[in-house]
Amino acid sequence: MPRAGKGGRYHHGDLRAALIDVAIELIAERGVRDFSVAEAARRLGVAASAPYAHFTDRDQLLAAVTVRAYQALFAAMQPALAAVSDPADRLAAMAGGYVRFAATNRALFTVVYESGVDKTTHPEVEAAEQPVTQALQAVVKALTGDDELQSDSLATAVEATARGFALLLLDGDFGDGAAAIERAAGQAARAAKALIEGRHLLTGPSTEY
Amino acid sequence: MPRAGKGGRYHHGDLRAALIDVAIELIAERGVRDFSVAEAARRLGVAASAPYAHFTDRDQLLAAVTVRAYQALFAAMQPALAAVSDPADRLAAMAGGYVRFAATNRALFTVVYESGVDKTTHPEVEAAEQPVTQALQAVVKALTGDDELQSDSLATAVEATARGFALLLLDGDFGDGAAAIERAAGQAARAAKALIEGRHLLTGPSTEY
DNA sequence: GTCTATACCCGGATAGAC
DNA sequence: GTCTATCCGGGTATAGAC
Repeated sequence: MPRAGKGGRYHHGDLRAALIDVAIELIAERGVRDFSVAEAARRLGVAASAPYAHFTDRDQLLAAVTVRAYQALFAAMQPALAAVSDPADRLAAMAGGYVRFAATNRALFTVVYESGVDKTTHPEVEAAEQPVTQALQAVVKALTGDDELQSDSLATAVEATARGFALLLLDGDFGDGAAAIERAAGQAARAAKALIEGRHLLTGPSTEY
Repeated sequence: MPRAGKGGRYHHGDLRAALIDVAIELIAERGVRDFSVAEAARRLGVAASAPYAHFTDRDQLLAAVTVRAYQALFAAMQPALAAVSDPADRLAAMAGGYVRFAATNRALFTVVYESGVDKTTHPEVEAAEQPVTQALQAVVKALTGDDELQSDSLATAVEATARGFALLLLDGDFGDGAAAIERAAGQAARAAKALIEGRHLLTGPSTEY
């Protein structure tokens, strides 16, 4: 991955890919909101206009990053799924893996929820999301069988909980470092277990307050 | 709340308060990241520089909005707490109330997590957060007694879950309208119940995957 | 307290040369 | 495919008049 030219001016072999990489770097450092195409170009040592030969606008670049984010998230789930056979443990492992992913891929995690890209105008993004959604639903269905109401509510509850834990972790509520990540991931996994165990409570009528 | 002058140019009685109100409007419409002091001034019909007589910079204004957000969140919790006496129901009601708050006060909810204000440089924000945190801890403690490990893990799990449900709702995953809000709030409350019921699972050792 | 005016910086995006 | 040059718009913040 050459960054400096050998004496002269450097032309990238694959500026498109390099832009995605740098975008992820920048987003990790300053967040999606402060990410700019201009700064990405600057960091790569190319003209501010160069990126526009590969992406029509800032949104297209962010969409490309989001696609990669979903791919990476899906990939991050695989080890957990491969290592566990009990359905409840699998779902818990997914929750834990999700939290670890958020911590170790901050930029990719945040871009999913904060890129502001419209999925209808960027169908690639929706397509990339599919495998993740399907994996979750498959694991949940192994637990709840054909009870769609219950499988939906359990999937949603676990998703919500994992996302919440991930955000608390990123906010620093668990402290810093690898130990914090494991604390958060472990708690998320255990919370998932609790939700599974109490899943019959998820569909009942809720006393309204 | 006069907005248009009576023929001549209008001078506000309390531009500071008006700025906070308009900031909330703007954040609700376009999000924190696109909020600008300049636009707030424009909407109030004052000069772009006028706000700087009341807030030294954009961050100070956002901090003031965040303070109001915590106050409003705390206020929103009160009815739920007053109406219910059973500890588990109270905690579930808090989760539901939190989700309803997020939906009906989108700007205030998002500003809490996305304002980017540093609590250490803005102690007013931390002070405003206190009552909310304490209320949650008090309710949890009524359930878990003196087991600090369990009360911490339960409080965190419920907080994470409520926040996750709120975000899914704001993302449109529950649909639109009042029915969507009640679906999400109800599910969050029921998930809280499930976590309470399975709280012994929250502190155990987690099989690592 | 609010105004006008201004200096400054930055990002998005396009046109046309190489 | 990348460059240089350029236009446009917008926001932050300050100075000094009223």
